[in-house]
Amino acid sequence: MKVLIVEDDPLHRSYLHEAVCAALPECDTVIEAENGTAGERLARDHKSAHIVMDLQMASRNGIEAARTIWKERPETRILFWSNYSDEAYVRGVSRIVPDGAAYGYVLKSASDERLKLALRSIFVESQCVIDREVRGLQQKSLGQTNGFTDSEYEILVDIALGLTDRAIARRRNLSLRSVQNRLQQLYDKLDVYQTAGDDHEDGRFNLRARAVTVALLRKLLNYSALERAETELQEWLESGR
Amino acid sequence: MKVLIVEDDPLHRSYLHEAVCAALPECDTVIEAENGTAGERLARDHKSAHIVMDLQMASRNGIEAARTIWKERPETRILFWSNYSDEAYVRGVSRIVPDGAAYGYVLKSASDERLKLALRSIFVESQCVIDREVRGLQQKSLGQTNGFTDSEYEILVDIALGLTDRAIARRRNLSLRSVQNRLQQLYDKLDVYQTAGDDHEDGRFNLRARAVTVALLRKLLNYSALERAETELQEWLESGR
DNA sequence: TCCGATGTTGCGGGTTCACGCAAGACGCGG
DNA sequence: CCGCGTCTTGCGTGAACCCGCAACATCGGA
Repeated sequence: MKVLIVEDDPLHRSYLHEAVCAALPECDTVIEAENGTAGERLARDHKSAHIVMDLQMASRNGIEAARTIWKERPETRILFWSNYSDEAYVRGVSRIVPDGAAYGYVLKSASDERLKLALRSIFVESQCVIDREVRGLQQKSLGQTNGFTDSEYEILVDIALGLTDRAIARRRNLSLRSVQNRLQQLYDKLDVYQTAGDDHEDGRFNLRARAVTVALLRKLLNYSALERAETELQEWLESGR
Repeated sequence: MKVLIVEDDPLHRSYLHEAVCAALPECDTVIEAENGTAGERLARDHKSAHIVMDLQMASRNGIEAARTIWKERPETRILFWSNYSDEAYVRGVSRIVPDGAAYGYVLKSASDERLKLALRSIFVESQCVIDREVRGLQQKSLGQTNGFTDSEYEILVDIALGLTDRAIARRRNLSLRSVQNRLQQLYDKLDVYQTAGDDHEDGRFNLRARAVTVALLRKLLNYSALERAETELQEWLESGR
């Protein structure tokens, strides 16, 4: 068995290397990449079927890399190993995993034991292993309760990018008013109307901008999600008119 | 000599521990804290004069912790050890360092050698050591050229928080129009007017929201800066009315 | 002292936003 | 087939925003 490790922090990389060797005696080769771009290339060259992938890397982040890798070989098994369990990451990952693919999501704070178990489950048993904490988010967000619909999430991203109502309407093929409707839903769910509702009507927020920060603070959005959205936007601007 | 390490990643913590022992033979005690809160407490209990501090930690980040530590003992020497050189961090740090205090800023990507040198310079020689890359940012941002004034930065934070023009005016004791002036300066510098100026006048941006994302993408802002700003805002809302 | 550079404020108007109201459009179980 | 909920759309209003124009302050030199 061959395992590819994609991780930009050298410390974590060598830790992973050890963990992989310890957990998988049947593994005879370990390859390392220190960013997403190199990861993609090595995965292609070695036809890797087993990958441990960091999210958030400088040059090309784990989600991007995983997407192109899975596009070429949907049967590849990928274990995501991340510092955070931001909803933005979780959503990003579950958006790109191919049907029936085996993958895992383990937090860096997990114990050695947890990590080794996950490695074996995914790479040997082809089972999905999702950290409990992450799993919680998934349920909440994909199930309706208390979570955000895709359409709400979509419009959140759009205003975060700084698009105008009209621009969003064109991009999403909606009428101006529908866009504004969705915005209100969003404002509702994000609970942007606060200032605790008390006293002076003054000191209000700019709902649009406020929504974005609240989303950021709640980790519905994060840097890498913004980054991805931004490049998508640029593509749309150029091609789609 | 006693050294306090504040860092939430166990791997990095033990790496630092080793590095400190290797670089500073005169160091007889190393204490470790795994978040900002614990770091503050230990610094107080041990009257620590030498601290290595991670930025971005889950519970209470390095800047917060450093601020309260320096408030109690301005002569404390702190070496910041961070993954990133975001302008937001650099600005955050240089905003809180007391006059004449010795401090350092080293990136995690630096070599062992660099780190050890920095440790010795700061803790033994009381010299400031700032990573070259970080230094560049500092110059650019504190010197006028191409950088952002404090007032511009301030208003950037305010719109990022989602404050309305009027609210900003009250908070900063300015007239409505002045606020809008500063906003325009900001829009200018952030180059928000683009869409490359070409073709259709349509497809414009919401300048306010766009400014925030552009700032985020350029790392003028980041999560922890937002977080700090948000708590400051809440304080202001409660007390200052 | 006067002058120009920079920063603050008021006024006015064109645009975009936020949102209530109401008319359709679609889907779904009865 | 009808009724009901959810989603979409149009219209209209009041507020907030973007910004050009112009009158003061301020402050550091010449």
